[in-house]
Amino acid sequence: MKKILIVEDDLDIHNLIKDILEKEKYMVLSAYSGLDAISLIEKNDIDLILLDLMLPKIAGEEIIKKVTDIPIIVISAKISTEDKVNSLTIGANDYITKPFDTNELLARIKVQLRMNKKEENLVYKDMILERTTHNLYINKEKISLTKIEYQILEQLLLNPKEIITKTKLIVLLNSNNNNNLIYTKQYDENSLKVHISNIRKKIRNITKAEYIESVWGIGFKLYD
Amino acid sequence: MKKILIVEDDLDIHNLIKDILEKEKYMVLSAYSGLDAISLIEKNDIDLILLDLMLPKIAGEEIIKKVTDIPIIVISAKISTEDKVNSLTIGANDYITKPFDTNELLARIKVQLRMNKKEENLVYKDMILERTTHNLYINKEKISLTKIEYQILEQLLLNPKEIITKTKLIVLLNSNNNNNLIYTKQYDENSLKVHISNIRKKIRNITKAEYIESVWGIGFKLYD
DNA sequence: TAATGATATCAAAAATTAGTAAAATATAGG
DNA sequence: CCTATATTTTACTAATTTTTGATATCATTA
Repeated sequence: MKKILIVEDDLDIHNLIKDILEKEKYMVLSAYSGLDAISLIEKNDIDLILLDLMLPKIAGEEIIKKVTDIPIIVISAKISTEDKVNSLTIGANDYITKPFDTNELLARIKVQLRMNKKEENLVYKDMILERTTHNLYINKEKISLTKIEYQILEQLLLNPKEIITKTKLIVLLNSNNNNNLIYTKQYDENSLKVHISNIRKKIRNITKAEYIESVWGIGFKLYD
Repeated sequence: MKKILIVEDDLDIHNLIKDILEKEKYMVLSAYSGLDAISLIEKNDIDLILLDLMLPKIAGEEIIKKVTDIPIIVISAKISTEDKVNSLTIGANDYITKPFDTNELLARIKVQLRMNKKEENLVYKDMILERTTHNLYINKEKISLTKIEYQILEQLLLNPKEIITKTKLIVLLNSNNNNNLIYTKQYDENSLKVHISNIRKKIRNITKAEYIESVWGIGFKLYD
């Protein structure tokens, strides 16, 4: 869950933005002055800042200069090119003028957060499948997976409530070895069974909990 | 010197943008169709793409989807929120509508190039990769790298927690030699593993610590 | 509940990939 | 044109994964 800080002293606009973001499941932090903002930034691990320029006490520009490692989108009533260029030059990542379009704001937020669904880790119960490293974690303990084991678990975790058919998983196995042109259901099923068995064994080594359920005659799914 | 690719079929606009960029000392590459663009992107190490959406042969949107590792600023006559949101969602980093203000364009270009953090030295644990000299330092000791060795390490250090796939690295090798037009996975993999081996040997000469981890069947990453 | 077919596990064989050294080729600088 | 350096190819060994086949277990239904 991404944390977004809204820095805006106009209450109406502030709450409007807050509602929009919370509907999109962002965690929202609120600052109504530049000083508030600085203090919140220091105490929290914030992913993105939405910043008004005209603020009491400390001007927005000061915040842009101070904050170098968190992306900042300026949302301002100042529509002049000079203001845009200035903000962007001193460190802002994007600049939106009021009144703004909700969908455009959300799209520009996503750009800054780089919310590529492809890169998000997959979580199911105590399991975390790290997609960038191909590691599986259960209760913080690391399990290293082979390529095929990873692919099988990825399929299961992408649709945690669905049954993944044996056929679908076998297609996955065969997409690795281009040489194996002959599809023999019997042998490939055997191979799949061994992979599933090996994954279960690796998980058994660190926890009693069962994760992969066999669906008789069809395939596999994660336990509810 | 940063390389910017302009993808725009309207000659007047194309040359206008080109003039602006060249005055700012950017190196400009020109594509007048989507197909041109794809081919130029494959053969050159481009830092930023300025993209018109309405193109002959291949639509701009296709290019956005295809190119995932170069920042893209869309410059379009389409002013609707839907178009903006769509482009930003499928992968564009910014969206400017025509007619655009020159200074704002330049400021937004700088934002994208800055975010690409291409100039900072890369640090990981005891390693410092100096991007201006292509030298690697481990505990202040200098290791000089060849061009390819540098590029491989750069990829690894740019995303220290991620697996860099063999395919990605092989594309890198091939982008150097334009003569090697035939992509033979087997031979290129051989070459890649020799480079990795050579990097490891150079590091071994000055420290026992291991830095590059092999991810079986997929690629390489830095040790946690 | 016995028969049948599907699933689970194990260990060894087969296949694939990784790592290294050395030779061959290409490139750059004097 | 020669030399030094960088890169690619070749050839081989080592390490790891995947498949196979034998055997055991489990679920379903007649």
